[in-house]
Amino acid sequence: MKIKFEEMVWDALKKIPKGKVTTYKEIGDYLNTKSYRLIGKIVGKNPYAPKVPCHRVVKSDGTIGGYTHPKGVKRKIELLKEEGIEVKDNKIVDFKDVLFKFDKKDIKGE
DNA sequence: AGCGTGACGAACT
DNA sequence: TAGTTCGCCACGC
Repeated sequence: MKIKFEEMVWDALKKIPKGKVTTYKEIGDYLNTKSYRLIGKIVGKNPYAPKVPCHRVVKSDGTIGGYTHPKGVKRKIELLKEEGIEVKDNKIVDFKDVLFKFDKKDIKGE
């Protein structure tokens, strides 16, 4: 059974613990792919919206990045602040401190 | 079956 | 620091 790329992305997002964030790059590395934009697109589709914390995914610079809904970015920041992550000017203050990295060993669907 | 487009980024110059 | 270029998977036509 081969798992679709999207399934792995959503699965990876669900692995992110509360109060932590990850980057598209980390996910791309986790899935061994370079298609960072694909991840954004897939996360944007987000059929598992409440199950997949897409707001915990940020750019490698620590910036919130874009969002399917322009005003959705604002909500993203609010949600992150609720998680205990401080965000300023669309950027995570203690970004590296709250950055969560995946373990390759965690991959089981391959 | 083949071609073309989409997307919440990243890396390079 | 800013601007430009690349790339990947999935899906529509």
